[in-house]
Amino acid sequence: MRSLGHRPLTQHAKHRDTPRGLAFPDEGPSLRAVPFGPGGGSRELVRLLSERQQSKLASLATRLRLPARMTVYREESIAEWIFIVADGVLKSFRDLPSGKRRVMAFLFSDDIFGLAQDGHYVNTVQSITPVTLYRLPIEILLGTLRHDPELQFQFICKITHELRETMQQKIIVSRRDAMGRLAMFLRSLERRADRRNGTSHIDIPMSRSDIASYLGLSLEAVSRATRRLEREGLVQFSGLHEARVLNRVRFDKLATEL
Amino acid sequence: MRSLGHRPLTQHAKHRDTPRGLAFPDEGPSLRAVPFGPGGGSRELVRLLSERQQSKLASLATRLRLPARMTVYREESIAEWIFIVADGVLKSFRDLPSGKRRVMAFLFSDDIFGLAQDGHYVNTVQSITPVTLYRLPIEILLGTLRHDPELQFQFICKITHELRETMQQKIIVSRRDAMGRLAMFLRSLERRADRRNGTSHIDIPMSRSDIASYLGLSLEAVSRATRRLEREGLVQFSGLHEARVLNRVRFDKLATEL
DNA sequence: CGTACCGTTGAGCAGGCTCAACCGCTGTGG
DNA sequence: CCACAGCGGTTGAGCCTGCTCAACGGTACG
Repeated sequence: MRSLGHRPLTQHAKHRDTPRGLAFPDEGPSLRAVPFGPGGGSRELVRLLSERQQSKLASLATRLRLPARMTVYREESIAEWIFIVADGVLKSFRDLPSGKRRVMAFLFSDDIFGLAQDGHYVNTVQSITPVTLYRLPIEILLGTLRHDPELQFQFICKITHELRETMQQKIIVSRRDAMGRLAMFLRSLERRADRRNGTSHIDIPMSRSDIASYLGLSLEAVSRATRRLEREGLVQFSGLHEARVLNRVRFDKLATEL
Repeated sequence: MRSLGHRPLTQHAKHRDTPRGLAFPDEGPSLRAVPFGPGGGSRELVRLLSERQQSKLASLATRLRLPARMTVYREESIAEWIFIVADGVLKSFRDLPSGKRRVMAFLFSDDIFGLAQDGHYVNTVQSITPVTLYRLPIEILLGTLRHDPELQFQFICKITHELRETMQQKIIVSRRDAMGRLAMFLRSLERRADRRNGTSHIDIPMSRSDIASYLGLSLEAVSRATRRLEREGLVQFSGLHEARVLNRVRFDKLATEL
């Protein structure tokens, strides 16, 4: 089933509809990553695309808006498009035979998704908040990349960045204690949003059970871990979707790869 | 410390020194991956590089031979080269503050490694068996890619493939039971070597403790899991470095993502 | 033949899972 | 307007499995 119809869905009221920190929301697709080369040890996310490259991609792309809880595509279906997130948050997951769900990644602004294997998507992708996406026809995009090595190079940077992130997640998941995993997860959310979010507020767009299946924990374990983080004074949670680090030292110590 | 000196080390006698299944060992660096596009649903590893591309890379590369247990480079050190494995097996790992070691990946023929972040390597890489590597100066390689989009595209395929593999490993690690993790790991080793290895023999070049830190288990848990796989008649182990699946149905059932 | 390294095996402990009940909010229908 | 059902999250009790610590065995090497 193609899932990109415009079935009007109740907007998920919890999440603000305002654009999140895109300085130039209408200038076309954007990618962000930590590049290969030396950048003064900053290890910060950098905008990869020049204006020319953005508008080149924009000329191939369709800009889409989707409400929360929409399926963008399903695992195993034929891959026809590659997507770039302009705004909002999505999850990429796989349902295992046992019925358990493994969230492979959360996708934010300037992330790319839809890279196929053997002509098929490998994961299912759903929006968590309302999102804005750029949708690019895969054949045309690949053709463009083959004729624009500089642009292609930025894609290599981005994909390599995702590879590193996924490895980092593997480290998170390999921890035993739920509290430590959650702390590392929160820190990764924090890093993502650091630029705009001057305060130490962490925005948590996804549900507890999404976090659980991302961290390879049970929903209950996530719940207990959040309570413990709060009880021990490391983190303060305001509602389900916001957190603030109270004791940075102890928090970092916990989140530092055990 | 640069670690590529030719310090003569005792060759690890356990591992045969013969080349492993490289049909054209002298034709230059080679990459293998499952490509994006439809390939008849085979999902098989494909040689990515044309002869021209291989010889182009060969002209940049230095061919190196290293004995087992050699460090190719260390975490955090300045990244000057990218490597392609011609033959042999290596591990890429990170040592955590607690002293625990996390093996991020095992590297086989036609794999690439050394992709830097911010000018520095992110993992340490050591040879497990004697290896043959192609070493390419990173600046020159990147420059070449920027002028050869077709070649660059093959690198995108390869890196994307690694990304998918790493996600798959994340699923493995997120399992709770040691036996299941081990079974999935053995199956991934099996898939790697399938082409040449007509029989169902699985070659296990790495040590138990390497497997443990790859799977996020204790060494003891791996040991017990191998014993149980054997006791229950799923897999037969001949020595430490070889296995054979006896009961394919039950083995696959166990290894199928629970 | 002793030493060292790696793997095996055992005992006890800790932490996460499962099952189950409960809470609070939301959206629905009478 | 209120009662109810549904969903997501919290909390509790008991079980299971992998971890830790520790001792032992087998093989390679000096």
